[in-house]
Amino acid sequence: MGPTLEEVAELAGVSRSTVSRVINNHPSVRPATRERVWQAVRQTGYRPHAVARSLVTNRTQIIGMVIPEAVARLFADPFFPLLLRGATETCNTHQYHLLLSLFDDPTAQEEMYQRVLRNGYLDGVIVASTSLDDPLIPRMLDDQMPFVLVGGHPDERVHYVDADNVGGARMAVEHLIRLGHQRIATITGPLDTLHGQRRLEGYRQALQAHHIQVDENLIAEGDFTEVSGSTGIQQLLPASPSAVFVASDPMAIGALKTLRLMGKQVPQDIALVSFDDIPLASAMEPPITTVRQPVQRMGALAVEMLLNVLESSPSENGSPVQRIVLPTELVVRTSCGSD
Amino acid sequence: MGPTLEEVAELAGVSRSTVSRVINNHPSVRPATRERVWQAVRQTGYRPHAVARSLVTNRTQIIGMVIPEAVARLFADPFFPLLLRGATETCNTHQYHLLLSLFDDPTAQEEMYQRVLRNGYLDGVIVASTSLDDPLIPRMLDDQMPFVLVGGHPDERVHYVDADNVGGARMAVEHLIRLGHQRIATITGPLDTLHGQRRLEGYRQALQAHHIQVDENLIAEGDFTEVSGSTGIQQLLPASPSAVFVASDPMAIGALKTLRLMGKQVPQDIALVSFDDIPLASAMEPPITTVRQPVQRMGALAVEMLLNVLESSPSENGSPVQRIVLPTELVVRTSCGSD
DNA sequence: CTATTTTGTGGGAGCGCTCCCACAAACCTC
DNA sequence: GAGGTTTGTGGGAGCGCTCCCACAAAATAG
Repeated sequence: MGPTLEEVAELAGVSRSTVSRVINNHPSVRPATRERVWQAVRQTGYRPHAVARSLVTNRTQIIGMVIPEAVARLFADPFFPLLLRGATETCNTHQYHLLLSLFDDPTAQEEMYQRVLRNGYLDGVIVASTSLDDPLIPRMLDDQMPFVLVGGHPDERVHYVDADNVGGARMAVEHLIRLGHQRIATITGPLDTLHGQRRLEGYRQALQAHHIQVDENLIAEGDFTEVSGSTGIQQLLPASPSAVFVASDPMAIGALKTLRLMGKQVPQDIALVSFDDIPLASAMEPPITTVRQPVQRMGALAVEMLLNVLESSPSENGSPVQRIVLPTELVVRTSCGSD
Repeated sequence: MGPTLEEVAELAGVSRSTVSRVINNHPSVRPATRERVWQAVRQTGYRPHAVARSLVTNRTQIIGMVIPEAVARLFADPFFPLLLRGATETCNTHQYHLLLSLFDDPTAQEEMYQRVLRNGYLDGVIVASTSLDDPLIPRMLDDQMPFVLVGGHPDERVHYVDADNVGGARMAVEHLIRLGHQRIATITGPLDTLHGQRRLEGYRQALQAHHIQVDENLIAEGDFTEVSGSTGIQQLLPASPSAVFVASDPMAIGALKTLRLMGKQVPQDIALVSFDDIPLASAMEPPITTVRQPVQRMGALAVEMLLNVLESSPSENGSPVQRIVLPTELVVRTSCGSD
């Protein structure tokens, strides 16, 4: 164990309190004393004991990052590392720490909740939740645990940062329309996730905005996996679409492979636009046109937002609900048969 | 704030101490009392306050995961998420928590060290360090901070878990030899990293074991990036190798693309074997034969090992140095022109 | 030059817990 | 049934810090 405040105080010939004041930049310390204390601090190599400090301040400077199964599984997808990267960067600049909780086993969720979230170690939490009815969220609201969601939520009390899934999907489909397509199919994400729903919504909006009838035969529900992209495209082909908007890159890859097997040319026989921009998307043959979301920025903003919430939280009633929806970007490659 | 020990004690009609004993499974509590206490605990929804507990036990149940720049940058490479996944799983089963420290800025390393590692929040640390002379390591040894390295280190005091880089590389090259190649080139990793060195060592060993002269003209130093794979292969081509062992998948991808541009066929004109098995490797045209390391298991074992070290650490002199080198696996695809 | 404010510093209390020692009650043993 | 041991329980101390209040010294005012 390192030296304590008291030892530093003795060396500097002052009291515990004064050293504490110096460490915490309290103004009311004479400059000479201040300097003497800093010297003693340097000499002893003193570091404040975070745990002891936390016990009295009730703040740990640690925020949790909770990533439930569904998200964590997408390992080919750098969503999770990018989110983490954005979050840690912001944490670093604000002298906060990030405690990571991945959990695979949804049955262990309650135990997890008790152990991780209610153990007093966390000042607040970032939740990367995809499922609409994640039981974690009402739980945290009830417990008054400050948290920010990455991904959008209907409950009006939750702070969140999200990508503009509707806008991104609409942009993708409008691109296809602009290229002259009229029979545009879609393979959706799971419709019990918000972004699954939203991307479908964007698809619908784009068609409606261009007075194209939405044909339910041109809609296949997937689950974001490669396999479901493959089955999805097979399901859609009889309706003979000239283009397809696929709601995630892994599904697009599945679809692409299946189309190749069936002897269909992309984009000649069927154009394809997707969503996510994972590295594989650009490496496929043909490279996939896709919608990119600013994942890293989302992580950074989520932390920023949480720190705001924590800031204003003591003043009862919490802060006003914060929500940010970030724009997405269409990355045009070859699979859409663009100009 | 939740209820305290004292409040639970009052409700159960016992003392603080007895409740503490029940919570911590001390044997010397009468079953009847024990039951009464548990009931009070349930009734109040009591949760022990981790911070307060830590202050006296000097244990936080938190371990740090330190990932310096070099590793974190490899985002196309799922090394980092897989490692994290393995580590968190083991943490979960042992009721430990994982605090993540990514740092990009090597200049901030010392500040980081002070802030994260010496703040008293961590019981121990997992370091995913690649660089041979990472200043972190002597620092931690000096400070007696318990840590386990992911990646191998020459200092005889460090515990580590590593993949068998030498064996993996040898296996890859021997596969090429078995296919009849004699002029086998290599693009190495940066030779100031241990695994860069080791993979080169494996290459050398394979050749020597088969009495093939090592030709320094067939060795190009890369830095694990795609670009360096591209320049590496250009540098090697004049020496007309019939096969090349590339020390990482990203470099292999760079080499592959360059070869394609130059009109060379893989594996007909030149066979290629690589190292890492990132998802892109299997998606390339042709799919890349590569050496896979058990990254997730490495993460899990590193935690396991650290917990062992923590266990035995109080008993002075620390535990005996623990080291595990895990075997790698050759994933044969098309780029080597295999059977 | 005394009365009042300001400024700087010290020390006590207490955050919620664990650990140790004290001690009462129950259990032996002969 | 007196002595000794065991078993279960209570309370004090203290982990290292922050925060508050008290108070001495310095600065200001009248």
